[in-house]
Amino acid sequence: MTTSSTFITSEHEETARTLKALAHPARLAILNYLAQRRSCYCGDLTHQLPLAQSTVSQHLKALKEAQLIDSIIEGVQSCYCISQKGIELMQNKVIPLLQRMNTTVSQKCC
Amino acid sequence: MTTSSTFITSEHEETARTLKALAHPARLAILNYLAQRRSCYCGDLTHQLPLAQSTVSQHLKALKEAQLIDSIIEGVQSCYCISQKGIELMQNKVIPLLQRMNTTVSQKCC
DNA sequence: TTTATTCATCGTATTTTTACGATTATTTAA
DNA sequence: TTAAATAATCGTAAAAATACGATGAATAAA
Repeated sequence: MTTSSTFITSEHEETARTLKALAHPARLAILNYLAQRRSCYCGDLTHQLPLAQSTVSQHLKALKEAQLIDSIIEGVQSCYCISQKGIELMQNKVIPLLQRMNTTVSQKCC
Repeated sequence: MTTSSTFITSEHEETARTLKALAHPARLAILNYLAQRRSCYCGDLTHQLPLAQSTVSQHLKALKEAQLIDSIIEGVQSCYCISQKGIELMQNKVIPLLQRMNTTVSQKCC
């Protein structure tokens, strides 16, 4: 684990945590699905994904811990959706940081 | 490893690979540093980061394999910079995918 | 030629991630 | 009350990521 320094800022630490939650094909697919239809049940995802139910549940937990999604229990099911906090994280933290790297510099060494 | 399906697309796979390369505080700090000063040597980074030289080299390798940076050898040193391909990946793949998740939906389950 | 510098690579230990089946808890249906 | 359905959690195995020191290769300096 890397402790933050003046070089590695807490912003880097926080954004890396969010990016880590995003950095898996299944979790991207889940978020993409949620973005298209507002909400869905865990079972819907298990049906779609080539993964066991417990694995899907684990991925949902990772997304939730990263504050990217919310959930509520509806009877025997769990309903998931993209969180407001998640949208804010993307818009205000992740995307701006990525944008800042795209310095269209003409003078490079390579 | 997850094989791509109709639900998990190759776009998800590819973007997840790029995000994985980004998802580490040290690598974000390196990219940030490169974005600010166009290029630098491995030794500069080793001097700044609270990590061993071999570890820094390993992180640079990860960024290079993800096509986010380029490098050339200058005498006894290695000069690194953000790659054009990296900028394109960010602008055309990663950021658009993240943007698409930010569907400001009013009707959610939670 | 010898020595020093710089960086990549190797080997390795530790931790984290990923995936699964089995089990448990909760709610609904019979 | 009993059974079925849904999803979380547990235990665990396998793979990947992270970090380090040691070593090696290449270049520059003495």
